Amino acid sequence: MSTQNPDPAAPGRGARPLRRRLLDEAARVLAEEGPGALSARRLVRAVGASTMAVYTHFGSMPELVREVMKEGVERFLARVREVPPDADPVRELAGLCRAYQEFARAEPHVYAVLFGGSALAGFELSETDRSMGVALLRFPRDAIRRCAGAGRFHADTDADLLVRQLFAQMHGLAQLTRAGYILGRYGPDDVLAGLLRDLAVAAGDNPTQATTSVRSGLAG
Amino acid sequence: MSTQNPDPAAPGRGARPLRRRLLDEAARVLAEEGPGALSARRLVRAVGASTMAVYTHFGSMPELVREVMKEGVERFLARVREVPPDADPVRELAGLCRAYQEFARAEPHVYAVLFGGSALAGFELSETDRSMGVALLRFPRDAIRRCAGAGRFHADTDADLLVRQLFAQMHGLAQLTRAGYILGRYGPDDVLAGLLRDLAVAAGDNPTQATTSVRSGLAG
DNA sequence: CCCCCGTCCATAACGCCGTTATGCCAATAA
DNA sequence: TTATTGGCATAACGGCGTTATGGACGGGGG
Repeated sequence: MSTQNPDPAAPGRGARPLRRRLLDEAARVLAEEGPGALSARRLVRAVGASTMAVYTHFGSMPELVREVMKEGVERFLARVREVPPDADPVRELAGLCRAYQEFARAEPHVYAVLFGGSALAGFELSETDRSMGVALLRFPRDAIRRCAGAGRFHADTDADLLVRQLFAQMHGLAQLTRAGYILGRYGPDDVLAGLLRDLAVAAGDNPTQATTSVRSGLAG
Repeated sequence: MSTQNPDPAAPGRGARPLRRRLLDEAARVLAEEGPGALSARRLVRAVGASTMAVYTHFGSMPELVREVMKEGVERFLARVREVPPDADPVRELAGLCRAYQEFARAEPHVYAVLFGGSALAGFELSETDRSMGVALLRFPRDAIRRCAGAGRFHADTDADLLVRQLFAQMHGLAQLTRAGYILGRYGPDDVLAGLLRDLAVAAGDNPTQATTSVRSGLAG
């Protein structure tokens, strides 16, 4: 049934296939003008096609959005994977959180759809979409385990619980920052440093050491 | 085509004015079917009016949504105000957080518009809208100050920073819970208890005492 | 008294949206 | 060659927010 054309090489020269041009334009509009500007008619106008192009290649707008989100998750994963291993696991944990916040700030609309429950052109997260998001938690969870293994955190630290707490912290900070709620004397980076320091301290890390590791991991 | 009798159910004398009926219907639809179901045409159909009713009374759909949100904030504030003062300030802080999470679960769509950046019929938060949200932080901030005053938290605790950290935690947990991301071994209440316990411990509270106060404050 | 004006709102339209039935056309398979 | 199939344009449907127009009605001033 799936007629994935195995030969898109037919159009010579740089002619990207229509499907690709629609995806790229969708990502561009989403990034530059936000979810409100994303519509099937606008996309097809931009690539010089008719609305049928969307339905031939994707079936519906929500399915097109799903493809855009899939590529967004890959960029998120790539960012997280690029955080280098570190002899100081608390520092590495802070580096992961820094990558998280950076992605949320670089691609706020993609982030909002993935984790913020933002409805985009009728698209809603599926179970497998969510499981891909949860896969991201593997990295900080392992870092937390290494913190415990290195004696920085209590030996009986529950990494599965702690990583969920961390997830809530990172998501909350990202969303409130974008919504304009982190104002006044302390900015997002101050709150981020405070959250990480307190998480480490509550888990058993020495306060001075925690402060140092977090600060250096966030500066990384 | 439209009937001359706009509302067969309306008592002739003392009928709620059209403006009120539109607001109530909007709140009902938002609560029961979510933002996707909220439209001017649907509202006016439900109350037996024409689309002009929306524009006479509110000016635009976003303005109507703003009124709905204003009433939502009042319900949120009422909930938070009802948390009783407590001789144990850590317990009181947990009670405030419990009220926060309960509102977010009871009115998820209102909550999402207020704090989650969810765009609803073109409505976007204004600066004064945000400042009303920030006013909510007064309650936990004062509780934190009392924690420090009572010797539970370090005397030099920075309540302004800590309340922002708490805000991020509460918001993140509320949103991830609703998005279905808090799964597996630990549920939202476990994460909430962990977050509050760790916040207290990192602020200087005795771990055993913190666990007790938080648990009892959340059971409320 | 009447008229005049302002408020409220119904009608109908505009241009946007997602989606789909239809059918043409080109390339491929037989 | 002919038959089949996949890609896509055309044009339509119903729903959306919004607005120009004008009718109904009520209160205040002549």
